[in-house]
Amino acid sequence: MTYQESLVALADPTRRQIFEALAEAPRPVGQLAQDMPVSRPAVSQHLKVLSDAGLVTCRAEGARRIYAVRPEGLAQLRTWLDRHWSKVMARFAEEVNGKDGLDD
Amino acid sequence: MTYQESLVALADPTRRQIFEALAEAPRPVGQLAQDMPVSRPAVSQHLKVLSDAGLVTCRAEGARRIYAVRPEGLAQLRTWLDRHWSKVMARFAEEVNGKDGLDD
DNA sequence: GCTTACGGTAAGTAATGACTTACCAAGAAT
DNA sequence: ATTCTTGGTAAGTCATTACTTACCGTAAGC
Repeated sequence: MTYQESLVALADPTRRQIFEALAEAPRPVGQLAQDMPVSRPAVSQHLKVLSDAGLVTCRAEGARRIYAVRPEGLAQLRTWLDRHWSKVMARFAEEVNGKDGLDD
Repeated sequence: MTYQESLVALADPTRRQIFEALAEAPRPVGQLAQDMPVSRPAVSQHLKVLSDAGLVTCRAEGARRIYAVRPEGLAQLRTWLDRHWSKVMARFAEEVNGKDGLDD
């Protein structure tokens, strides 16, 4: 549920592939596994990581578990990125302007 | 130099700490290592990963190597995130609006 | 010149993590 | 009721990786 977990979760290529598939459309585990180069249990394990990070949710539909992306998860990561983005851009502007030449 | 590398680079807590320190202000390696719970060589290795990912650059200043964040690196990650953000939000809107009830 | 500060690289180690197969529980179908 | 589907969990394995110490090159200071 933190941006740290989101970064770890999305750093793995397989997990990113799963996440991107879910961003297209919600899917059950089995269908995800079919399109993936790894076994179904592996997909389940990845889904747990994504779920713990708050990036996906799961709704039961009979025996099927339909996974879907969770906007708030991405939002948190976005917030973190934007905070640093601002910081970096401010610093960059200083650099360009010459840091002591305050006005243009 | 890709968003994938950026994600891997920023997924590690120590590396994130280094990156965030550099986002505050450019620093030489030794100074970074002082504020860090790991050895100087470890910091060097992390800086290599961050550098390969395009997230930081290095300018030599005598014997010192001053590292600084590289805006373009973050920009790439931001672009990727925003692409998916849009996708996720579009999907979320569909969900809320009821997907077949097209207008409100 | 020699010595000290700075930092990258090498080699080895210990922990993490991504994957597999085997197994088990719960719902659907006949 | 039993059989088949769906998917989570357990246990074990192999690869990756984050870390350490030791070492080497280069610049600065005396």
